[in-house]
Formats: sequence, structure tokens, C-alpha cells
Amino acid sequence: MGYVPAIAAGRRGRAALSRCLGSESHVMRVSAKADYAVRAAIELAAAPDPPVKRDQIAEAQAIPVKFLENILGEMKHAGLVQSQRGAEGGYALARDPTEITLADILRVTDGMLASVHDIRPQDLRYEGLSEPLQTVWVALRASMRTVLEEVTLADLVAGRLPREVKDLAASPDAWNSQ
Amino acid sequence: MGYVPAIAAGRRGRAALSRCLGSESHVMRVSAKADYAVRAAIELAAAPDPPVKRDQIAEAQAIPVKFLENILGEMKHAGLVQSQRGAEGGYALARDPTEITLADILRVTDGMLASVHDIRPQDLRYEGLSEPLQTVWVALRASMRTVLEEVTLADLVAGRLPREVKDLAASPDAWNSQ
DNA sequence: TGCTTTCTTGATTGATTTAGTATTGAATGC
DNA sequence: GCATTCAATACTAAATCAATCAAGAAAGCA
Repeated sequence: MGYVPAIAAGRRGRAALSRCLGSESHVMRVSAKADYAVRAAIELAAAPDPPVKRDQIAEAQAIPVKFLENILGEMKHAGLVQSQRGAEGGYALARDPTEITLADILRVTDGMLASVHDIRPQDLRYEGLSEPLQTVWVALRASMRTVLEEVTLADLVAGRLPREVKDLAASPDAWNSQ
Repeated sequence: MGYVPAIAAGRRGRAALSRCLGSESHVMRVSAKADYAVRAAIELAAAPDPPVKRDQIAEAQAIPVKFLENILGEMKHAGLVQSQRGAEGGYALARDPTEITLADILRVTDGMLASVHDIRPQDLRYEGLSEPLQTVWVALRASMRTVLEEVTLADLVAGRLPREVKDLAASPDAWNSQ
């Protein structure tokens, strides 16, 4: 039901694989800001002798300095990072690296982890046929959390990812095209 | 290393849980366009007697008509949908609903499923400390695919989601806050 | 007290994207 | 020929992204 093998004897059913370029949204989009935030946090987690100066972080990770300044400010407000002004100043983590997950950082820079039409999955109100969609979006977010809530800064610095994450990255087509 | 319990004896380490409102990007963001596309496709999959007219779909799913027109055009170009002009015209799926997954639809409306700074996870080039991050983003995309590549239009119309998806949605905090 | 270094804050920018709307045109069936 | 329906393109207003700029405040040192 709902599917007609060839509507009106589709005699020119070409592939039309076009899909030129054009950027568009991407369902999962880690913004430059979020990526920078994570990398800056890794730098702080690995620092042998904090606090680390803004310019040091920016250089080590190739992040635009003034942009990094904004990002560190937000992370400080969120309580992930501490700062110290003055000649001996800089930034340091406010919590142990084993206690900071990627999800913690991404929630600071990107707000909520997941949204549909800017609404959180659990707040959606679908009616009729599309009702089961809500459960799908909730499950999708849950699947992301199995990665983002598990990986800590300590894991990243040690280069030792949780088994579950390694398994996912090792799954058949994980490194292929789309 | 990298973490100082209280920088300079942090005597005002308040929570500062601010984080007012402001929208921002959201790591996973299903756009209005993508959501509309999926719901329109569900409508087509469920239609007892295709083709279905654009206005019918728009009304059934409360989608702005002219916007839906664009979306259906893209889906047609991508080969997901067929159309028929004229008084008896409308749209129909071009493939069996069991052969169209959510990932298929989202790739049409949103381009690639996942990106970091607009680069596909497997094309990232991290150096030094942030090197392990690439594996994490690849794993994150893989985890999303475990949902999006499994759910078909037929599943949605039948209201019967794959076991794996139901399990994810039933996991402890799946329906909570963030 | 100055002076330098560093973080702090808020405003501003330009390019791009989102979510639509409008217009004109082409096919189909009666 | 005419109503109905899809088709293609171009436009727009608002928001967002990735940055940059400027003025200031705190800490340490001479």
C-alpha cells in the first residue's frame, strides 16, 4: 500500500543522482565552536603544569585566539573551567578529567544535544501517522549518548576509548562514505 | 595532571548554572525540512490509493504547501518519489516502503548524516593530543546509523519499530531532560 | 605607584543557512 | 480549451556561525 511500482508506466525513470554540492544542514553537526571547545579542554586536561595561557592553547590546537576567548568564557560560566588573571594566569579544568565527558562540553557550546525543529525529542507532539516518529528521535538521541556520555577527557588524553566506542568505530562501514 | 582542584584557592567557585536561553546549534539537529520530508514520506507510504496530491499531504501533516513542494521536488530528484501531473496526479513512493530508511530520506534533505566543522568524520585530520577525537566522531556517526539505517517507512506506518530502536528508547534516561 | 601580562565583557561583522513565499511555466485528462 | 496538478527558479526575512574589535579589570612585579 502506498507504493506504485511505476507511476503511469514511468518510461524515463532515470537515476538523476545529481545532488550537486551545496552544504546544507547535516543531521549531526559538530560546530567549529564545539570542536574547538573539546580540543581546548583536551589541552587543559593534558597540561603538566596548569594554568595554561589562552595563547598557548590557541597555538597548540590552531584555534583563532579571540574565538577561543569566547569559548573559554562560556566554559568558565558553565563551571567546566577555572581561570586566573595576571602574569602567571591562564585556564585550568575545574573538575577532574575523568569527571568531564564529551556530552558535558557539547551541552555548553551547543545547548541541547538533540532537537527536531528546535524542539527536544521528548517535547514533540506528533499526531496520527507520524506518531511513532517521536520514539525514533528519542532512540536516536539515546544512541548518541551511548558515545558522548561515556568518553571522558581522561580517556582522550590517554588515547584509551571505552570498549563500546571502539566497537562502534570498528563496525563494518563506520569509516565509509556517508 | 591538567587539573588543579582549586586554582588560586578558588574562594568563589559558584555554580553559575546560568545558560540562559538562546537557541544555538545542537549537535543533532533534525531540521523542519527533514522532519517534513519524513512525515510526507510516511503519508505516501500509508496511502491506500496513490498518487496523493500535494495539498492532501500538506493538510494531513500540517506542512506549508509551497515548502512541501520544494521538498517533494528534491525527493523526486533523488529517486525516492515519483510524480504525475494533471487532474489525477500527485506523488507516490518510487520504491517499496520496506526499502526506504530514515537515513535515505535525511541524506536527501540534509546532505551527509554527520559532519564536524563541515568535514566528514573520516576526512578529519587531527594532530597531536586531539588525534583520538576522530575515532569518537566516527563512532558517534556509527551509533546514529544503528537507528537511522534500520527504521524503514514500512516500520513507521505499521507502528512496529526494530527491537534495537525500542530498546534504546526504553533505556533509563532516554526520555529525560537533555 | 606604575607597568605589563593576562583574562572579561559585550558589541559588531559578513557570509551562510533556514524556513518560507511568489511567479511563471509545463503536463495531463476531460 | 480549460481546470487541475506538478515543476523550476528566484526571492526574502530572520537567524545563526565563525570570527573580530575594543575597552576594561585583576594579578603580579619593579
